[in-house]
Amino acid sequence: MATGRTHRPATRSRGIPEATVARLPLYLRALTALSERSVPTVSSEELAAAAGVNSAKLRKDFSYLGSYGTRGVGYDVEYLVYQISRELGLTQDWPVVIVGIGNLGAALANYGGFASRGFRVAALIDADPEMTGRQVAGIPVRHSDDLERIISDNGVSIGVITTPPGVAQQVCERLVAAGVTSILNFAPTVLSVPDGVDVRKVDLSIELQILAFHEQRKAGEEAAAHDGAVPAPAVRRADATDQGPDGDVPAVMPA
Amino acid sequence: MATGRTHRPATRSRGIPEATVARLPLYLRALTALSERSVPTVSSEELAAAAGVNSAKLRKDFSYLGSYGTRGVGYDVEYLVYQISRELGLTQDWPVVIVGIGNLGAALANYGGFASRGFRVAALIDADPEMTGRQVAGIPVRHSDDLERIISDNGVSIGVITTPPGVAQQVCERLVAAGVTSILNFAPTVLSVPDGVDVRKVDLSIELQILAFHEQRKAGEEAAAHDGAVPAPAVRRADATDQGPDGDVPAVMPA
DNA sequence: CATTGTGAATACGTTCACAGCG
DNA sequence: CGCTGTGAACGTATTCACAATG
Repeated sequence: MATGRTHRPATRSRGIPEATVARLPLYLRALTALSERSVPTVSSEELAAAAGVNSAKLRKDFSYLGSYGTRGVGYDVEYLVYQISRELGLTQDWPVVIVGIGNLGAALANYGGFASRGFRVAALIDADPEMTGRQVAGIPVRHSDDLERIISDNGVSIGVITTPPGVAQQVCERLVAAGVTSILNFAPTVLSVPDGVDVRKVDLSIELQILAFHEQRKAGEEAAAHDGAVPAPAVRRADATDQGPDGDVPAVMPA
Repeated sequence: MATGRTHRPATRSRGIPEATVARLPLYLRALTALSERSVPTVSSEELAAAAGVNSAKLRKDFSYLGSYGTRGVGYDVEYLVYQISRELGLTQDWPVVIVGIGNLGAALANYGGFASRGFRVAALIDADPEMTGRQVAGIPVRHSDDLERIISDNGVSIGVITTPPGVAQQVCERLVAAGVTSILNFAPTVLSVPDGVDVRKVDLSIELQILAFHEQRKAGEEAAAHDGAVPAPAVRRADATDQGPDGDVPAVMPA
């Protein structure tokens, strides 16, 4: 669920497994909440419950970072907040650009979760001259002609793509050429990037489709309709006779 | 990366592995694009490239669905579109509600990817009386007092939460009590749900944090700073002497 | 004979269960 | 004594490589 292409060997990043990295922000959020309530220490059991994982997993995860706990006591909240922040690289400031200021881009610009964790929206960029000059979330929208300049002037290495799918690859290429090496892609497109560039994607319709799959399964459970469970070891039929309703082919994601 | 809590045994869903389910929408999208270009058949190699995975994985994935290919030829595009759609439950209509019509909720309401794949936005719901009566994406916003009625009148089983984190759990409970059994959560909160309810979450700031982690690693690569690579088999140090800058503790995600 | 479908091999991730330790 | 830290066991996912086959 990470790099769109050009996989690096995945778990090579100084030993910390990808799965663990993906959970660190979760722990960090739970710890930050505890920190605000001035809770001094927390056990793996409590923290795991707050983060929605099990405690063995949490302890294993922390063991990759080092031995930051105290046996018989638990973890020092403040210390752990710092260690995880540092591990994630959040003790430094990350300027990001958001390209494509439609509904979603505007939502992201307004999203408080960015600013509060080391991320600073350096610029909003859009191709529409109508948008240029307007402000979104107090940040002026700049024209995409200036993309390269904005990237280099601000030392931006992380870009967020919220454009329509048709232009996402092209925007991606310009970002990369200008020096961006990490991309968060919201457009429903597979991006091709050179080696050394990381892409993560967030795909709203995919998430819903996964839910639909499980939902369907639940529904079929009590009723166990017609073609419910296929006999496991039998050869599955491949006849095209039960094609159902019709061959309707909806339009491609319109953005 | 799926259910917030109350994990069902994960891969128990009639043999199809979770990892495969998560990729089916990707294949479906690639196939739909081919279908629109009237491409009749496609090889695992070509389709894999279009979906951004490798061909062995794709073939393995398809093998869980059945033997839908033809050796020496490839896969029939239309047929495969239908089979995957059916497997994902997209041949039926899924009414969904979106609760919390802020920037993000509005963005989702406008998102074309929903309507085009079996999902129908049955209602937009917000707690703010100011919003009620207004229209977003041509759909009237209704007040959250009517939540239960809306759910049951429309037979909604999938809910999308785009509220501020403070009310997400409470909204979740009302949705579940009213009959919703699948939830897509955009609020940065761990939701507790009873058994039988699926939760998937999309967390924007987590994705950025994961990118920052890798970005940081890249930066440290050429310079190989002070505590670069820890000697693998050696005991990792746990001394608190290298705490760095200071113990700054940033604020919690403000929404 | 190009391409699928799949066992076998490998890599990765999670959970168990308990020794080690403050 | 309670809780961490971690080897060992287990389960899941990916990749390899090739026999089966339209």
